[in-house]
Amino acid sequence: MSTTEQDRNISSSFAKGLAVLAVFDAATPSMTLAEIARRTGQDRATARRGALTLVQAGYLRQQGRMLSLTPRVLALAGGFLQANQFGRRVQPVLNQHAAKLETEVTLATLDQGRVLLLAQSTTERGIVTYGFTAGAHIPLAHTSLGRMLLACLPNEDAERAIIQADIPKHTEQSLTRPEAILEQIDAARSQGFSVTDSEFEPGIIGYAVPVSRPDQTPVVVGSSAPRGIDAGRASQRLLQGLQVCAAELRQTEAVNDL
Amino acid sequence: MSTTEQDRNISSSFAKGLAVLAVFDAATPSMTLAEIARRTGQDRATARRGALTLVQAGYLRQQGRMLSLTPRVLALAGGFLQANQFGRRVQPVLNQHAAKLETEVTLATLDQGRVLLLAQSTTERGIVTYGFTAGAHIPLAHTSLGRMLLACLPNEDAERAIIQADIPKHTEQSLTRPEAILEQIDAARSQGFSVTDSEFEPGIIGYAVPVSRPDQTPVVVGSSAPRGIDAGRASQRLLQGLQVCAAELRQTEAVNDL
DNA sequence: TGACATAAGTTCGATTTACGTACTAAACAT
DNA sequence: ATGTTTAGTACGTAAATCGAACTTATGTCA
Repeated sequence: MSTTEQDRNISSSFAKGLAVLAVFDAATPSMTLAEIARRTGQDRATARRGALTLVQAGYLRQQGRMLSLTPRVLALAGGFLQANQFGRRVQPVLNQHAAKLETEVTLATLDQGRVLLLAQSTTERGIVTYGFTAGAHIPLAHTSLGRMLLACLPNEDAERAIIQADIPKHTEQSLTRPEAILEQIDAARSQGFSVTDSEFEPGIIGYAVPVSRPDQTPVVVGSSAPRGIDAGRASQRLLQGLQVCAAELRQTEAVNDL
Repeated sequence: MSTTEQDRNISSSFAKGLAVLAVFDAATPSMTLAEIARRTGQDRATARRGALTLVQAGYLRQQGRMLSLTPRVLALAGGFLQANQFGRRVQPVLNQHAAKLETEVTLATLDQGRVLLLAQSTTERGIVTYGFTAGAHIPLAHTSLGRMLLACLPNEDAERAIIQADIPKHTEQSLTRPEAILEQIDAARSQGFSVTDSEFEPGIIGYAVPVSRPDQTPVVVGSSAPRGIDAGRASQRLLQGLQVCAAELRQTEAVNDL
């Protein structure tokens, strides 16, 4: 008879606790209890129980009044990475193409209205971009990876995602009108690749092509590089290289239906 | 009056749910509900609530009756990796030394009586070993990484860890007597490095040196390579290279007190 | 086909657990 | 010294979890 109709199959305490764990991201690597409570929208006492449970389980660490993630969270990801043979099948492919194309190559999928980086080639040289790693989130609207991912979806889903996303102006070149972005996504869908220029990081051109087959979970590979002199020829070469990389990844069967 | 005195600061439902998430590892990448219940030791109904909550939160995926991890678990690890600047500071160092030494280089720490791989250099060539990735667990007793990690601990802690660990005979060469293994750990402690030969993977020699300073959380770097002809000279070169690598990692301050 | 084994879904009352308010105390900043 | 943010504690109540028992579905072997 109460207003709160509760699904008996779902453990609400558990869901709240997970929200506490998920609130630790790149922007806020360590937080106080009060901050956790605020960001999760939970009562302070509730957030405290969740956080202390995570400390006891070894996923959070308490130093003074600050809480931060422990390496143990990596073990959770390890299950996924090993199940899909990222070490053996995916990473070597990315590295080979990265070396050949002399850029970084990134594998990504959709997650919660953002791009989730799944794997990143690592070259011998330092890292060009922000130093994103697997598990990092980047925006959908202003990256080649994001637009290509949206282009893998039915039109209406892509529209919904863009409308719901907030569109900050990362750089001077960032497109801000949703219609303009959707046009780019349409173009990516028909062309089979997407390119963005300085819309997220100034001076960086990003490329992306699809890996997933239609009706699978969208997965894409991309690369970003500083805008060079001979951008046209470089584009051709990069896009062709990425297409080959995507084809090889499809053959590994490792990234099918993530 | 009941026998179970319960800490009001800990959410037991949450802890049980976390146990469900943690049960997905390399050995069992996808499981049925009944299997989860068995492996967590939880009641079937309890395990079911936990698993369904994880599905709703997007960390598990249900295909038929099998449950498996989704890429979203990577986002949890992403928080840790970005907080400690693995992409910018750690990975480039590992890659550089891997290229120079022509092996793989692995960064690892202790977790739950096993070695937890934190990061792995990736060369352009394929991967030599099993294809372990960050987040993977390998045994303490028979790997150079594990012995070096234990050598970072006080003697009594190392002894306790070895006694509690089960010591399977992975290869013909695997040491089985706890005393013999502890001797090796002592040697590693006084020498400042550890070497194992074919005790985990046949024909592979592993090397490891400490990264963490005394009284910090143990962290080590290591590398493994097939046993070559000129093992002696190669050892010298590898160990020196790893020492330099460890020193550089210390300077980054990224892996201090994980 | 039938019998058996394993897995999944459902129900429900008793009990435990988590909730959140209210209060105290400590740390910090102005 | 004063206001502000944060943490820890306590506890009555409301709500969620527990787990046993049962039913249904799926798959397996003779």
